Amino acid sequence: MKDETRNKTVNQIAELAGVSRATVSRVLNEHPYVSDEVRKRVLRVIAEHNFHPNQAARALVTSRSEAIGLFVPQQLSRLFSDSYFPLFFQGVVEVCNRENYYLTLVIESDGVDRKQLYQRVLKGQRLDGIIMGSPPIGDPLLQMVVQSGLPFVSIGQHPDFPAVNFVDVDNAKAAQMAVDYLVSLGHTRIAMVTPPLDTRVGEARLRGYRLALQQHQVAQDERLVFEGDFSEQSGYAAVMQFAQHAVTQSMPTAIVVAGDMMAQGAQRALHALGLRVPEDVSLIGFDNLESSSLSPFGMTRISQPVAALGREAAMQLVGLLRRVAARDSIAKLGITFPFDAEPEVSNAPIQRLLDAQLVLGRSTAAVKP
Amino acid sequence: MKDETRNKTVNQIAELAGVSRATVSRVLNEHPYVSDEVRKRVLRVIAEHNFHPNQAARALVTSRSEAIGLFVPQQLSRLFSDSYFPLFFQGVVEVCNRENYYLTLVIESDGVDRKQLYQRVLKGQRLDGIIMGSPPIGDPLLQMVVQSGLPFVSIGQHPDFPAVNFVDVDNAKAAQMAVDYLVSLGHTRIAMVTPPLDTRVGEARLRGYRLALQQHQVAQDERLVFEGDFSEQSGYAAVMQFAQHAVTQSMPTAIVVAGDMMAQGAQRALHALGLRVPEDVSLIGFDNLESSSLSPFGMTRISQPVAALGREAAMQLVGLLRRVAARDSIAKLGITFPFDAEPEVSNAPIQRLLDAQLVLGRSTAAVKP
DNA sequence: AAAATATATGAAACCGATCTCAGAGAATGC
DNA sequence: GCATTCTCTGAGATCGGTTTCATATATTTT
Repeated sequence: MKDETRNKTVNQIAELAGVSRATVSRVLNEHPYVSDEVRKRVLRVIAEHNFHPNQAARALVTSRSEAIGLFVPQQLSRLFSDSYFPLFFQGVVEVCNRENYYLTLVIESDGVDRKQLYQRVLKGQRLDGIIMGSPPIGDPLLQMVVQSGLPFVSIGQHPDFPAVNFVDVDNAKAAQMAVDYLVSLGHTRIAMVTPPLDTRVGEARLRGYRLALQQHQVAQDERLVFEGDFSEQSGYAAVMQFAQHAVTQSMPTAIVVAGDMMAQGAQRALHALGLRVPEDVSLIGFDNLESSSLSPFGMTRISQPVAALGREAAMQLVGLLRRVAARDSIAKLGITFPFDAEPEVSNAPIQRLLDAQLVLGRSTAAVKP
Repeated sequence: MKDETRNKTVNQIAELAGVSRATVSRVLNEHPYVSDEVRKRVLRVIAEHNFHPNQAARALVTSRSEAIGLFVPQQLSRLFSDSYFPLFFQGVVEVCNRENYYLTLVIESDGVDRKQLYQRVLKGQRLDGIIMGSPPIGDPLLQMVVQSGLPFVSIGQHPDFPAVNFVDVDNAKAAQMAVDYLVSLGHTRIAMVTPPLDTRVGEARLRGYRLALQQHQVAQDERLVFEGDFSEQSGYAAVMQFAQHAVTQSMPTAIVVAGDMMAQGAQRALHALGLRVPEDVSLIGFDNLESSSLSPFGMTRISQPVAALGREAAMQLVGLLRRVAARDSIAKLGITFPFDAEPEVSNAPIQRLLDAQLVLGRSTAAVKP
């Protein structure tokens, strides 16, 4: 009767297989110099006892934890209303599972000293690398992470750190696509409801909107830009404000709403005002659903590849970690290469922009003549 | 010039402070027998060098990792549409941060062997305990976790494991409250759109619905129960099906929709059918927002304390871990207590049900005479 | 056939903490 | 005033792996 609950150690496995613990370790790490016969015997014993090596012991000696940290520095309010994070997590998790990495979630919460929280995590040597969910512009967190020396990939570029590794959705281009399409339908009074403008996503989408208008030589009207906060309410408020301005000026014929909850709020407001979509006002929302799936409200929308973003971030980080590990083990061998044959460890930062997609729905129409 | 990037070890700190590493360890672990003067000196050196002990080394010797695992066994489809998990995570994270636990996220994903995934995590000795997001009924995962011997708290009770620790929202009661309220408004043809019935939440809400009808002696009609899947589409489909049946039978005057996305779908369908809410049909949704906040659609709803659920689960688990740790260290001392003075380690399972709340909105009205 | 190299294994050092044990000095008891 | 207890500290064992080094055997080269 085996004690199934208590974990065996390499020593015990070694004894059971009649080899030394060094050999068991070699088998575990797929070291080449192990005879086939011994390898099989050891693997059998390992399987029989469902042995899994103690991660702490392994981490101690290798100084690698096989874990990556996922930092979510936002004010948490964004977490619930939006499907962004669940989808993003899913993408990251997919890669972690496939590549056998553990995923440690680090989210701020009220009442804890964020600096202390991050210091503990950064310096505990428990994480090999970090994925940073978009920190607000100017957030000192990025500085901390850079200083920690841990490899990391950020979501979104940071103006103050041009050389930082990042992946992002091309938000400017996404907003631009929305405007392009509306212009192609004949719209010229195009309003925009933006995310908070102290976030990169807010800044980028507004920039794309402005750029597109400029390219099409459409006059810009500051009263048609409303800074939202991702909430349904702020979408509602935006439309109401446009309507108020419309007393002196005409109502926009199209609105780009850069957030799914906000788009719902906008729709509700238009409905409340007795305006029909798309007959009176065209509406383009943003969401995180697969571009193949239908929008629940049949809305024309910009579909952001959020799961792909998570996957990409994780894949880039894992690649980076592998390269770092390889470099370290080469360095340890003390190899000096002849000529300049030294394998180039590229220091070029990883910087990838993923394209969003325009998905047509029933909320847009050509402007009335 | 200090090397700020590389971490110091206890040995180095000890040397710098002019003490042994044992003393440094004592300071770190707040062991009582350290003189004030030495403690201060050591703390100063620690602070000066921003020293954080290596977690792997610590874990190795204490066989405690200070990390808990959050298992999310659902088919991932539920993750994006619903605000459930983000809110739940938030609750868990809050407690983890406060209690200095790391949080490791374990989510299944396509293409990985789930059994292998969980075995690796369960036996890697990297987690002190586990919070299990509701596994479907009959999922072998629960069995695996039980066998692993790790302390854990499940979300939701499991019929096959009556002695398992769990916390949950009282889903039956929640559905019952919704029906009670509708009955009090005079409704007798009350339909229900349920979550998938192979989940505990689906089963419980349906049970509550039935129980309430029975208590009020309202005749039940199976055609008024529709099994949804949490999606907006399934809420739409549900109403359409009720409408179809209504050719031979009358339309329900009230619908309880046990999911927020489904409730939106139902609302859209009613709108499409030209039925007004609440004049023609009353609607009660379920959501995860704070009971104090307004529903974005002004809907009468059952507000589930999901963040509180996460907090409660984490707090119970942390409490459990502390008790286990205390028991272990007492056992190691080999203390035998006189009489029956031995501190009782209660083996009663932790089982907590949190109450949902009914939040009144504009989607319910008294039945038309 | 001897030398050189490749393959296969074990003994022992090592990673960086905690914790036991023993001992020294201070405080308390009788 | 001496025994006893309490307070404080350091030496060294220990956790469970990986990795270096030495050694033995098998294979290839010359």
